[in-house]
Amino acid sequence: MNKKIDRGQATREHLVAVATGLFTEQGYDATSIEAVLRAADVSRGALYHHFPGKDALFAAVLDAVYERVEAEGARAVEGVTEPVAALRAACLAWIRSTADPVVRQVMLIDAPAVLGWQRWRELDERRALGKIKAALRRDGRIPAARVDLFAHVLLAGMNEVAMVLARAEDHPGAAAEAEAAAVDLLDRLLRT
Amino acid sequence: MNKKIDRGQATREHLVAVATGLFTEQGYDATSIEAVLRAADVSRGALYHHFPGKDALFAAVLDAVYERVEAEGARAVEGVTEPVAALRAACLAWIRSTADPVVRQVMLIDAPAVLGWQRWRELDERRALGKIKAALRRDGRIPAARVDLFAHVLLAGMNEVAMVLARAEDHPGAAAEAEAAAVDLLDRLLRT
DNA sequence: AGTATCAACAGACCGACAGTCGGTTTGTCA
DNA sequence: TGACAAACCGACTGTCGGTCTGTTGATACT
Repeated sequence: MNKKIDRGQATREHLVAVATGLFTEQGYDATSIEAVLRAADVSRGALYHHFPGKDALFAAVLDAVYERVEAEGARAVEGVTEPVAALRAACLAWIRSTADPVVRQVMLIDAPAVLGWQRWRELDERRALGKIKAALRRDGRIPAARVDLFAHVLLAGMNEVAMVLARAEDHPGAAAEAEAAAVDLLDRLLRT
Repeated sequence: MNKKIDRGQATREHLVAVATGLFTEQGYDATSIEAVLRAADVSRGALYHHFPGKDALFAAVLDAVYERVEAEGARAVEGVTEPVAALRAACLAWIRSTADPVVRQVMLIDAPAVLGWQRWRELDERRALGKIKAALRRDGRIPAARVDLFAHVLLAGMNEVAMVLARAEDHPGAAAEAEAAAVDLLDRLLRT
């Protein structure tokens, strides 16, 4: 049971890779299953064998992207013990991650629409949002009852910064300004 | 040319009203044109005479909702001259507006997906976002170069608060806490 | 009054698309 | 070697957004 499983895995991963490219270039809605099939040179039956539907294919793509972004975030935080410093490092890493069009289109634009806001945030809960909440709680400057809401606002704020940055013309300068603004924002939010 | 024009206007408004209901209940994607036609008892030809497509119908719905929300905001700000106080009042009015499921589903969930993030924010630019920027500039506590980004973050943050509030079980208590948090947030952002 | 005009409406029709289903191939293992 | 099941195939279906060729009836004009 190895050649068979390997082949299946390969097909699945190939589909995810091809779909990632198409979803990024054209967006979820404008990408037809047909187009993925053609680009991947895979049959309809094969795709629907691995994924129950188009949204499941998208979920797999999203998961892979999230994994990568999270790894970058983890690397940025590595060794930083002070919660606010870690938060700051993570925010900067996030802004840098969003330079990648894949991240912007898949994670920020299509994900909430395809999964729905609720499921989108639940995914975040298990990834970024959970860590933000933990850091804020450890820091203690935000009243415990307000940590949840502030974590949400911080997450949404950083996403917004990323989106504004994505539309900016002058990229190197805008990125520097966005990072400075993010740090400023964090400082203001956490002032006692 | 009056009976004809009146009839057309009535049909158009009826379609917008019916579509508003369906879009709110089921979301944009899950609402078929067919369903709108049936619910409104209007023919396909009539709908496509008034709207070039499904997204245009949605845009009309969104516009009507926005108009209403903006009016509520304007009423809340009425007579308040100090920019930060006006901002605070507007934020609270916005949070109260989002108690309406129409506002949440149409303005916060479907609008960015249907119009695209860019056009969504351009709409905001002419409505809420523009006013936030003006208020921040008039206040002067935020450096001029950073006003734009901070206005975006404030807008996104308030939208997030609204969405979190929407999913909360205990509504009256959650609403009070959300409003307090919004005020707290604004204070922190604007402290020098 | 007769008629030309045009906005408003009607509904049959079309292409595209997501998803289904009854088969076929092929590696694995008893 | 033959039973089994995972992997794959592709014709087919239902639905949906959008188009197109009319028809109707109020209004403007002579």
